[in-house]
Amino acid sequence: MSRLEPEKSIPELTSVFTALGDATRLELVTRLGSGQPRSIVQLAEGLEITHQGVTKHLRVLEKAGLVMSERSGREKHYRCVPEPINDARTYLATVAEQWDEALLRLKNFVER
Amino acid sequence: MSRLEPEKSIPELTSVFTALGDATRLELVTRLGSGQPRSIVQLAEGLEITHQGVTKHLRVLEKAGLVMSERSGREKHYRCVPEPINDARTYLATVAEQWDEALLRLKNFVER
DNA sequence: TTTATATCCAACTAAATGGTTGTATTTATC
DNA sequence: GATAAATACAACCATTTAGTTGGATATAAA
Repeated sequence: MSRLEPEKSIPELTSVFTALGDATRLELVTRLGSGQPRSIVQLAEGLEITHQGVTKHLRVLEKAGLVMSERSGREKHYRCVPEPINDARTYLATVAEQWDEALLRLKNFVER
Repeated sequence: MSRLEPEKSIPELTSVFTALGDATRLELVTRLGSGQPRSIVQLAEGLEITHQGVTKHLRVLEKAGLVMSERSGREKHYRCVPEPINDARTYLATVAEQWDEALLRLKNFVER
């Protein structure tokens, strides 16, 4: 597990977490993990919202840095970008560590 | 890194990510990692919003399962609960793995 | 017992969010 | 060239969200 990465800024982190805080977007995220870059129609397949709705969700993901898009003819292909996910993982690892320590201190304190 | 944990439900995950998708709540999360349980006023110290505002944020964190609260006299003490954080970490680890594989497949495909 | 402190409840506001529809533009296909 | 497909843009709507204020309630301190 890589550490020593430069602390990501809070706004960047919150936008990543916000992007992940929606069921449709989580679905898109997993779809993008299972293959080649996909077009909007492909990504929208089976979802119960309009293509425009999916487009909006993809823009949220893109603004958070989680995906990239590239035009190819009349379609736009989205692909995953792993860095922000790893930044989020790093952050959560830090928090988890802090919390474990805090709970340990608390336990020791109670047992004093 | 632990796996084999029961897949967390999507709604639970999204509520955790949504809870983390706000700068004030991230601040509260780190404050709760550095010590004993803290009251609302203590947690609100230095933040530029009202106590009520902080209370609302704490409720979001509590609904997501990230914190617990306990009354003690006239104050209410909040403490961290690490499980949801670890569920989120597990999920992100899975996504990161999928994405790495997807990008590897893509690289091999391009170099065919 | 009065006063101060900590929290809660309810109502309200402004802005953001998730979603839709309609129309336009570009690119394929027949 | 005509038609179909994929996306883009803009406006709109309903709901949620982040925040406030004001007043009530309970507990602690003077």
